[in-house]
Amino acid sequence: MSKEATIPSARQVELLEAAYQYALAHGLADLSLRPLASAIGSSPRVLMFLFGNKDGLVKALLARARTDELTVLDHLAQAGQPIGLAPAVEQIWAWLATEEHRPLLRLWAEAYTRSLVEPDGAWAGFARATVNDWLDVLATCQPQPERDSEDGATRRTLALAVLRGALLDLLATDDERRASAAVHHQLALLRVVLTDSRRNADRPARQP
Amino acid sequence: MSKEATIPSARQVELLEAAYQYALAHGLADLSLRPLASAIGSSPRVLMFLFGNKDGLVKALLARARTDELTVLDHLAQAGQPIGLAPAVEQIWAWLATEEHRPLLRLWAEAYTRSLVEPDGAWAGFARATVNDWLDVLATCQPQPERDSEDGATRRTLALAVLRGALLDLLATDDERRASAAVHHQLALLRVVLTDSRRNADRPARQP
DNA sequence: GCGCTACTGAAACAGTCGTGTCAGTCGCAA
DNA sequence: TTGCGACTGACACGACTGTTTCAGTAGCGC
Repeated sequence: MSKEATIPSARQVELLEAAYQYALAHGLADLSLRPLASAIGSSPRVLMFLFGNKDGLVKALLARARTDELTVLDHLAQAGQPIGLAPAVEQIWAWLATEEHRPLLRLWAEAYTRSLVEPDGAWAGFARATVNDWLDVLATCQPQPERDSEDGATRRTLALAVLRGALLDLLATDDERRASAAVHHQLALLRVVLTDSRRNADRPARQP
Repeated sequence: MSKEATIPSARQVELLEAAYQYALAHGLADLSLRPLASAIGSSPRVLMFLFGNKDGLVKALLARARTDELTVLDHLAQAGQPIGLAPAVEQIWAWLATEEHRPLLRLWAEAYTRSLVEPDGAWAGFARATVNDWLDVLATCQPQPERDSEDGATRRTLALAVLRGALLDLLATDDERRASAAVHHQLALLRVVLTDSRRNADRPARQP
């Protein structure tokens, strides 16, 4: 019987929640047990007892952040409804750009790059996991047959890239006007080629 | 006279270069003096003497990485030549996607997000600085009057977002095919709206 | 020779880290 | 009341951290 398979006790989820709030405020990079424990009214001894070791605690925190992110994504994109990629991007961006979500997104970015540099240990696979999480959600927003086509995969990869690139910019510069303008510029681009392809469907392209 | 204003000695640049190679391989997050020093054939004592303290060393390493990045960008985009945003993106992406540049880009990503979480200390302002670096280079690739227009700023912000979003994806999944396809899909998008706007210039749009 | 600057080795400082040990204190079921 | 499982406090261990102290050594202008 592995220790991770045991269901979390009430005290465990309580302390995890407190530790999560602390991590949102202070980051994960130089997280250490004693300051964390004293901040959330606990002790290193108790954290060790409940999470096994520090790695277990960090893993639990990352898992906590990931579920946060996933529930939000599922909600936003109205998962299962093929509303199309562009509306999904618009909704997701509106959520990303909200100021009160910055701590979570900073934490996410930190865990992401950390897992790139240090592929072993508690962070292992976090980056790859979130890429797949987001791509999956975006996929459910695409109508068939686009969803299963290779072109569809390229489209949602691009959509994800725009979202994350703009997010990185936003986190660094706090210039929401410019970042949002870029995202909406992309949405306008997509709209143009859509109407263009419809027009071309009505009338064959001019011969040069 | 501040210590940072002194020109670096020969020994200093030699050790900085060695430490830079070490950081590329091991990351900056849990860099510590003793392992680094022994790996590059030096001692903590000497590093302290040459760089003042650990913060000074890290700052020097970040500055070193930044100049690396900037010289590359200047080279690639043929700085000063208004070749247009799309060709610039294409060239920059070709460089980013090259496998041997991954260590540098991982280091860059690490420093970027770290400076978001911990805005003081050695990392201060690194993220904001690189955003501006890249935006400036992209700006010099834009022809006038696009460059100075607000729309131009939006366009290069979007270009940067696509590049960095795709880069994050690439670093996490190592799926160069998909990431490159996304970037080229965007370039195709831009090409379509260009020809579209040219066609519309010839012939007024249909009335609905 | 002297003095000066640049650099270096060995050892120790005080502090923090994750972790382990030993002893307890609760609440609750039998 | 007893017993048991969940949880906790106090403290110490060894390893590691950045940094400092003291004592040098090599090269070079004079």
